[in-house]
Amino acid sequence: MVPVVVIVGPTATGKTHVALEIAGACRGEIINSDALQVYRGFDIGTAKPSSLERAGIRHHLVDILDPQEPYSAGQFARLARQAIEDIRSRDHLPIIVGGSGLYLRALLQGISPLPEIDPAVRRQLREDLERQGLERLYKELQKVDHLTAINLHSTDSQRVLRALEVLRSTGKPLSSWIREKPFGAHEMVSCQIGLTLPRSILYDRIAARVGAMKEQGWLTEVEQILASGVRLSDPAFQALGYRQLGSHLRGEISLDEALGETIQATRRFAKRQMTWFRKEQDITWFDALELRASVDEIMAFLLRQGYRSGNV
RNA sequence: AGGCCAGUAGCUCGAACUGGUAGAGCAUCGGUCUCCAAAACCGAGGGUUGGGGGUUCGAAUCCCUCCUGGCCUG
Repeated sequence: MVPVVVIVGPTATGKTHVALEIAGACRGEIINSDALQVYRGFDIGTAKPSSLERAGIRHHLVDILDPQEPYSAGQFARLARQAIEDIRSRDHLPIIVGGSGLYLRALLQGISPLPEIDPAVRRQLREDLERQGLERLYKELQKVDHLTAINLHSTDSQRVLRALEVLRSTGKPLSSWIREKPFGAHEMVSCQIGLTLPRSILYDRIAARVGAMKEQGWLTEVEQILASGVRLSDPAFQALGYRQLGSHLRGEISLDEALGETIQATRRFAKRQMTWFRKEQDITWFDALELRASVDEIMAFLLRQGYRSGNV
């Protein structure tokens, strides 16, 4: 049994800070379970821990991809398992930190062992979507993978495309892949810590943080990214705010508009995260209003769970 | 001071001509989630139509009056 600590919660609650504290106190190493902090160059807007903060503590799955490279829950799960073993071999404590519920579920509960999708298939499907429309693709799905289709909304472009790409790429419908035993879901025991804030305070904090990102030179960062040839359609540009700032740099919207939209999008994101984590059973929640006090509480809690410094 | 225009959901706006009992987007809230998830979706609540009075079977709509904002004239 491999014990790991997991820190979850909506964005802007202080997960990074808490993780660093715990890592410092318990000889921990941090595994990032966030979908966008993996991209090099996307630093300020993804709230990546600074190099100073990362100095004494080993970080995994940060800055591992170029902005053009795709990333996925399955890939995360594989890489995170490797990282956990690596950390264990040094007798350190793995601390998984991030706000993506699906990624964590893939790691902790496993996910069906689907092969990688051929990028050409994915490209073709996008074309089909543009040329034929979603309705047509959904009808196709009803024919070839009825089981998946009935569980999907015909308007859910992302999942309709996913189901079709799996079938076209593997020759087997998604629904039968899902019947396969998930990999992972294994010899891991996790202590899951959730950070939470009252909604209105969380929203204030999001606005303040976006403001702070601007002060830290976010706009320059985006400028450099674009100058280096990264395109707005590349995967890393899914990170909140980058498209908005890019749009401002092209003169389409004002800076205030770009930041306002970013704050709004971040709120929506935080709300979705809360919806996801709320129903997860194994999370122990801590109020993140006073982070210092929260850290003390969390530390005491971990001790009671049998986690101690240098002995996990 | 006089004239004109406007006031409808938290915000931006619809509801024609010819009165028929107020809708949409965004926001907010709730939810879904097997690999692009910082994504992609689904649903819900919310209005004494600026106040008051009148006409009418019936008023956001017509009339009177008051309030507020804007523009024009002096």
